[in-house]
Amino acid sequence: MSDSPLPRSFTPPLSPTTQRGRKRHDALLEAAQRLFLERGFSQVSVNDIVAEAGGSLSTLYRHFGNKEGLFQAMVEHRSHDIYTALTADDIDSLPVEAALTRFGSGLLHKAMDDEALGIYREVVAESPRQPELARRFFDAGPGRMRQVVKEYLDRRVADRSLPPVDTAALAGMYLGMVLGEWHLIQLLQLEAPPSAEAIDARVTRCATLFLGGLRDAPD
Amino acid sequence: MSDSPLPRSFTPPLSPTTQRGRKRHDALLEAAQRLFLERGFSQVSVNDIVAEAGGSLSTLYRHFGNKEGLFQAMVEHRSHDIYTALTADDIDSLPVEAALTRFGSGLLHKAMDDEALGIYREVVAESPRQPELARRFFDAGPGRMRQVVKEYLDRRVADRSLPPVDTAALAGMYLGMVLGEWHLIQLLQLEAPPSAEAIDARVTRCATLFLGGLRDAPD
DNA sequence: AAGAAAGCGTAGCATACACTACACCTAGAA
DNA sequence: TTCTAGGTGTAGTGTATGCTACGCTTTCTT
Repeated sequence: MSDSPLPRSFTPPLSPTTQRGRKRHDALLEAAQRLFLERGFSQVSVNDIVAEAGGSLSTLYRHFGNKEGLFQAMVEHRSHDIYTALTADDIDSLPVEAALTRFGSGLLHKAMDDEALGIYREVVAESPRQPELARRFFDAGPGRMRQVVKEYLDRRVADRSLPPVDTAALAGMYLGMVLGEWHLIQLLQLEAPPSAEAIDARVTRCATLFLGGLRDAPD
Repeated sequence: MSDSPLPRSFTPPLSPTTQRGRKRHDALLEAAQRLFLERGFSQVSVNDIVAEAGGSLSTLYRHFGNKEGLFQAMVEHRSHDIYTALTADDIDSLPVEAALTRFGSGLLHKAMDDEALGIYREVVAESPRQPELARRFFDAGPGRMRQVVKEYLDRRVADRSLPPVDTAALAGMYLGMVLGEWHLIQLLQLEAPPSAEAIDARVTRCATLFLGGLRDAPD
């Protein structure tokens, strides 16, 4: 029942100030990424990571607090890049079908990428234990993608290129259609990834199908 | 460097013969299911499972060989049930739109189900380490669903209800569209599951959209 | 009733692993 | 040059855990 006598000035995840520090920080993140995505969170020990990155265990704990902290930092670090560059400035000047094709192609290429697949697997697996992580991953990745498409559709509705529709729902449906079973097949590593041509062919067909359906049934 | 002197007559996963044996076998499977899906494979110890199921550690190892064996047995056991009852005898007598709606609704209800989500999470997470498991899950579950829809579309093409199309690809696209982002949102537990009405509404819209698109662009 | 096959239960081994302690080294600012 | 915050390296601790050993009990067959 003793009090907590100055709890050691709480040293939480610390961003490094010095040059060498930054270097180690990055090296640790990079090693964590490689190993976590290769073997999975619970199959990698902190010692493995230090062995891979160089540096010392103490530094790892000073920077990231604990193993989960490192994992989270890694996921955030990557999520930022991974789903970026999906927005394009000239997207509004394209015909609708071309715009949809571009969205779909960007998504599908990302979704077939080894690194993105690894993160997806890990986040899905850990999400029940780390809901914060799940939310951040979704918002930075798939959720953002859907939002971008939704807002695109909103503008097309506004300028009468499309009939008034439930853009949020339709954006999700379109992206889901593009992914289809391909995403799961890659997640489970059941087949070799499709070629760029196969991807483009699929996306083109999806865009056509989708727009065809939209014209008929405005809702 | 000694030889292996009769390697103990290899006692691999053993199916129980006696009544009591069967009971324990089932109890172990059920406990494994509950715990694995609740906490994840690596978060559950074999002792936990025995504590939950009753019986003894020895029995578990006699029946399933090791922890992974139990996990695999559990996944197979469940995969069989989970995606069953998707085929219906009268499906060919329905209008195409109604048939698609039924497929979609069945899928979406399953995909929103806690147990199915748990298995999906675990299989995705473990697939890099257990490719056999991944294949079996896919074939028994999502892959079978796609196959059923494909064959349905094949029959509609044959009887000219639909134009000649790439039925395999389209089946995957349709199911993907139905799932859309909803599946991921449930996997990550970001929102409460949708109501039955919401599911039906979404599926109806998907079926309409899909068929509309098909009529326009036969390909 | 007898005997074997299967189940029970505990105790323990071997190991892996997250995390800490601590003493020493280095870089870079004053 | 000196001072110090931050980095290094190693050794260790506590614990969790997969799996085995082994002796006893129950069940089922013949």
